[in-house]
Amino acid sequence: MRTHYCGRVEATDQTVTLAGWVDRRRDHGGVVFLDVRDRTGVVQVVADPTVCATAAEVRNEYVVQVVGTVRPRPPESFNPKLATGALEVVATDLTVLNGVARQLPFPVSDTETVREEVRLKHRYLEMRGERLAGNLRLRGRLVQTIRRYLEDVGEFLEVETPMLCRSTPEGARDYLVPSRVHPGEWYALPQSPQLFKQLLMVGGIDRYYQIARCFRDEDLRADRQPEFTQLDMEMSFLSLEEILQFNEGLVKHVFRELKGIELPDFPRLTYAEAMERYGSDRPDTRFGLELQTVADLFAQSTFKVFAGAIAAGGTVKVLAVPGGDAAISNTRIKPGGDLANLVVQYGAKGLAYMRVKAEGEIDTIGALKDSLTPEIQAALLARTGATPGTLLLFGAGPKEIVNESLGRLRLFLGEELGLIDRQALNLLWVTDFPMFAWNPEAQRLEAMHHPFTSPHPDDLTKPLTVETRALAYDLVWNGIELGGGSLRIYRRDVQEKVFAAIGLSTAEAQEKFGFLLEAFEYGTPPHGGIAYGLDRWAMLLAGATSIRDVMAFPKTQQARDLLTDAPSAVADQQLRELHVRSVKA
RNA sequence: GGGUCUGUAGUUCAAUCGGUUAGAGCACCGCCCUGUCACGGCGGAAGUUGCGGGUUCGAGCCCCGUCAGACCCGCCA
Repeated sequence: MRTHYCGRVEATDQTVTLAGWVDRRRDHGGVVFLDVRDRTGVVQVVADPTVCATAAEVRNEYVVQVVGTVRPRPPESFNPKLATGALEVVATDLTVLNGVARQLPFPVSDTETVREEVRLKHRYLEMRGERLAGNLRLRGRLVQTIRRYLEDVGEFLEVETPMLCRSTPEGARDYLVPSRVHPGEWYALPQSPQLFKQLLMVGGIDRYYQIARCFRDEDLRADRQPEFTQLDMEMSFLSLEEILQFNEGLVKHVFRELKGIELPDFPRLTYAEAMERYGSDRPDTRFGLELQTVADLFAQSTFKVFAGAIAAGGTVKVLAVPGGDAAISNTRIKPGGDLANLVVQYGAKGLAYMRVKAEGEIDTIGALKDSLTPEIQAALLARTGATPGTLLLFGAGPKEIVNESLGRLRLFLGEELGLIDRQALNLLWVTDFPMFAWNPEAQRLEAMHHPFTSPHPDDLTKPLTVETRALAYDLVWNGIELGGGSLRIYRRDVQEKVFAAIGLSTAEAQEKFGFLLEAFEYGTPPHGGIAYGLDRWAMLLAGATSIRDVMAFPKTQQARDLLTDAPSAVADQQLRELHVRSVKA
């Protein structure tokens, strides 16, 4: 049907047969130019309507077959925008393989401005355009590069794990699948292959990976879809350090291959340090504007908001915004202002501010100004490095709220004030995560990573609390969590202890995870692993702002597929077979 | 569950303070054109202003509800 790809015609005087879509038609009456496009690119076809009568009939996006001769273009009509711009194909025969019966919903060559809703309904058309096609190609190359590295360098084995799984407690809401064979019983789609990959280690696979589809029935975001893809890995007999080193090698390899970039060694931050300095466990280190603690300066302050917060066991921290005095008005900081609203969203009561004027003079609200002694004022300026023109924004209250709200404010201001270096690629490890977080609603501890994460051995002799450290780590890229993993528990007694700590009774643990506990009794190797959000990885490499842009058929924020209109109602008969009845009227 | 924003021709947008027959670019259709490449010229067709209700002499515009989409909070071990 074809002898050459459009983007690869080279030799002149050669007879070629091309097949593809009409990207654009320029009809001059006596001569017709057709840009014919396939997956490799575009080449200009010149057709004489007296030779090829069909040339006058074809329209954009018709599927055509062209037989013709390659020849150099006249030098004055080279097209430098096309890779094939020095050549053209003189058609001797032009066949319409398939026409276009109705008006296209949008021009395929320019989808930039078209509403996403429209593009999703006709995703197959958007794919003909370079933007989405290029992203899908990049994603394909990412997966290919990862596979080669893991298999050739790491001797990993790709193993598939089940999609129909047992529902387990903890974590996200499961997608459930009713069993026809077992009335009233359900499978769950995997949130991740976590338990299976650990069992593969018990089985001696030693080094496993999988490009694994995962499902979580939670609300969507720009970087969260109900089904998404993880690069999932697990390895036995490696220390935490060895796992980090190997993975750093993998990530560096991907950047080298796909971007031609040689990344420096990844810095490491502990969780505590990340929270302290950036108010986030996935700090964006492309700019400074770090959080600074000034609680010691205000412990005895007459300013009750600060002193009260400290007395209640909280803290006072500050963002020193250079040039912020001129850039940010009081209206934005005071209650109802956008900056105040931002921190309120994260639980803060509000923002306090000081404006550093000439000679270090400070402009602020009366109560705060009155509380300042010359010593405190000097110490404050020295610590924050504030100079005239600096705006100091204070958060006071419980440490977690101060960190998070100022951390978010930091990101917002970094963006607004243009502090972020768009060229930067800041990859770093965050280590020493806490094992547990307190869940106030459930009134119990829950696993911060997951309950199969190994607590730090030094903390195992003590009771398990929020103070317990975990052997867990995250890889952060420009403030986005790219992957995370841990060393795992491989002893039954430790696993039982962790289950007990998160309020899982012995009976429940046995019922839900008996198979795992039993497996741990048959000689389980020390092991650990990591899982990367492959969609996010592809998104960041593509410079996209949503993982939808690197997925062929993504869902909307309401988890709907606009192309096939899933989900949909099903026939009563199907429900009966599955022993399911709808409770909807 | 909540907040913010969006919805007008196939598409991207416009439409003064609520006031005539809702306009424009691109796309589409027809005719013309032999060197274009975002070809050009002339002409044409194309609208339940997402949907339903209300206020008004009069609603694309105001109000209420609803549907759909985007971003975010909650949620996402």
